[in-house]
Amino acid sequence: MTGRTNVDRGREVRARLVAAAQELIGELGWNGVSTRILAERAEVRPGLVHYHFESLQALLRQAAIEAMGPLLTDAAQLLGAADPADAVEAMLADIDRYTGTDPASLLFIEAYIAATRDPVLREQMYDLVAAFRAAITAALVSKDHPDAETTAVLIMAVIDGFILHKGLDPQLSAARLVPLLRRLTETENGADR
Amino acid sequence: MTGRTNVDRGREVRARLVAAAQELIGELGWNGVSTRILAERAEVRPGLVHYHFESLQALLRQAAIEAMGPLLTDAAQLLGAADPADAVEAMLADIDRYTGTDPASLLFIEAYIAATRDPVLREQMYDLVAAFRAAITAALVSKDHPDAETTAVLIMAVIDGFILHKGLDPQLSAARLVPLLRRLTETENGADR
DNA sequence: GTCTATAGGCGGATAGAC
DNA sequence: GTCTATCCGCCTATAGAC
Repeated sequence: MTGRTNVDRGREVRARLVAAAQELIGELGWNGVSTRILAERAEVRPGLVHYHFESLQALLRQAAIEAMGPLLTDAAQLLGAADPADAVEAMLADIDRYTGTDPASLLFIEAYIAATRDPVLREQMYDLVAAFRAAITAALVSKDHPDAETTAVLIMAVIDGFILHKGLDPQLSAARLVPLLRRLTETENGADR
Repeated sequence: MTGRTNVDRGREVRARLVAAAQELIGELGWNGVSTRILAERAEVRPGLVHYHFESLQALLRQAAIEAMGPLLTDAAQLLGAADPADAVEAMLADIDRYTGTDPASLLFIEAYIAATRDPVLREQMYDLVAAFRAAITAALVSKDHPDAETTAVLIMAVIDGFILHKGLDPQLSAARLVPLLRRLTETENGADR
């Protein structure tokens, strides 16, 4: 009935630009993404970036948050459902499906660095990361882990640091780390102490 | 006796440019460093970048490698001298002296990402990182650690990943991680197994 | 609300002076 | 060997058309 409205076109342009940004941040780096390259990838005219978004920064911010949010939320749900140690193993297996040089992995790293220089992004990312850390911590607490929050901090550092190193050495396997992390996540059930 | 030669001036210009690059990579990001900004910080004329270095990339590469090399070599020596677990603790204490948003910390992260897009830098950094990993591995092997290399990989991921996270949350303390890493680095001397 | 044309500044690299 | 003036392309942002 109602055909393609003016507003619909605007909505699609925004969506295309956000999708293009999510690809390009990883491919070219946060500072390597320009309005022109963005527009070319999204197949829209260059000027549209500044009509639909307050600034290039604002578009990049939104693209990064919208890319990371769902991934972290999904992983947090996995932590609620499965045993924490198994969930960590699943996340590490997931990392091995990436090369460390792919746009998805690099988007995360780029966003961490960009947050360092953009207070607005920093706050938004902080919320995302804090929620994920809380999910890991809660999962460990439910298994009576004696040092849940610190272990959560370590797990997250391992994951992101490993992605960083994998970019340099694609042969690295995250699966190797599973036994070590299991020692830290599993509650001692009948060993020393 | 011999005064200030032409060659000396060239040498100093190169040194100033490298030092400026080491500051600016962390401050502005790898792609945020321009020949003009570099020249201004080094107090030389813009064109000199392209006389003394093959390209802007080449200068950034050299600056990054020359900054990281000595730091990693020093840390590796520490690993040879002290007990591995104590050396790891010392390195974590060192991290807490930085905020995660300082140029020195960010230089490392920026270099990792840049290596992803620059094969020459990737190879040079790979050598640096592989040597450091070998030093950790050797230190653990000398203490009869059963899983030295994988533990080395994990330690390095924790360190770099933690720096990444600290940029987002400067209140994070690396010292908290010491007990957990000690469990992984110390050889089981009389517990389970 | 949607979009385009253009301004005005900054970029890396080089040809050629000293 | 050391350095500078300059080319020309790319950049973000905006004024104004539809």
